[in-house]
Amino acid sequence: MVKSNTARLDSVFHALSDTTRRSILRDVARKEKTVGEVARPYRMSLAAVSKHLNVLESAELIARERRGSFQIVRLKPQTLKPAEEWLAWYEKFWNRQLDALQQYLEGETDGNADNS
Amino acid sequence: MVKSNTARLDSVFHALSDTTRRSILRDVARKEKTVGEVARPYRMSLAAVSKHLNVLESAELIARERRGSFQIVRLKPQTLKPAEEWLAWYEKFWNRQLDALQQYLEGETDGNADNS
DNA sequence: GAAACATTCAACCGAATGGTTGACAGCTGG
DNA sequence: CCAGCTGTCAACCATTCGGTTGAATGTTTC
Repeated sequence: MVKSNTARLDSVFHALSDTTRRSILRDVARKEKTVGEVARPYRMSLAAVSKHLNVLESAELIARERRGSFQIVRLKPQTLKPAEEWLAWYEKFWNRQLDALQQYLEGETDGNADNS
Repeated sequence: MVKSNTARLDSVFHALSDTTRRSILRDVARKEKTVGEVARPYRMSLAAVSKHLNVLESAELIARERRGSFQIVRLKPQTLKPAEEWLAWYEKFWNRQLDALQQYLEGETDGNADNS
């Protein structure tokens, strides 16, 4: 299933909006783990973690792969790139805002440096 | 209401997980707008847009401010910074992925070498 | 092939989400 | 004051979400 960029951002940001899922990503970034290993730290059922993995997988943030009787979970970090690019676009705004604050604090109400 | 970093990331990523809301952020980044102006491009009721603004506001991504009988919507870009930092941490992983190792893991279809 | 283990599926639950409509509230101008 | 505009609130609806439990599906081992 090919997703549009928009749909992909929807699913990636949604996947990231849950603490448990962000934590799982951190865990598997460090090292590939089986589903059981991923689940162990969390105070919820294995089935619940499996659902979180479904969300992460359908956002293409992880991949599951059979290895013997286990299944290993692997990070697919490149999926995060578009999200990071989306956010990076706003960097100029928060920088600009810091500039504005700075100017305000310094009492610069008249001269505007960056025109012309 | 003071939010923990974790809760803030939850609410920011959740706010960003909807196309309409991301689009609204783009709109108000360019220029402050009234609620009505924000709503006009969208094929949904004003009340629906107002709800989206509630989500963005409680994530502290925008602020509403009364100006006469209108209400202007202003971007609060600095709220995005922690989210961008969270994502930036993964940059090393997607860079690393350009390495042969990951190519190998993605591309291999035959024998698995390490189970002697 | 049956036991034992790893993981998923299915059904269910309560709460939240994204939308609607209609009533209400705040401000401006005659 | 009230007419008209701007925006929100409240109630409602269908769908999704995050969790549970118990049954089912691999997979390995004996």
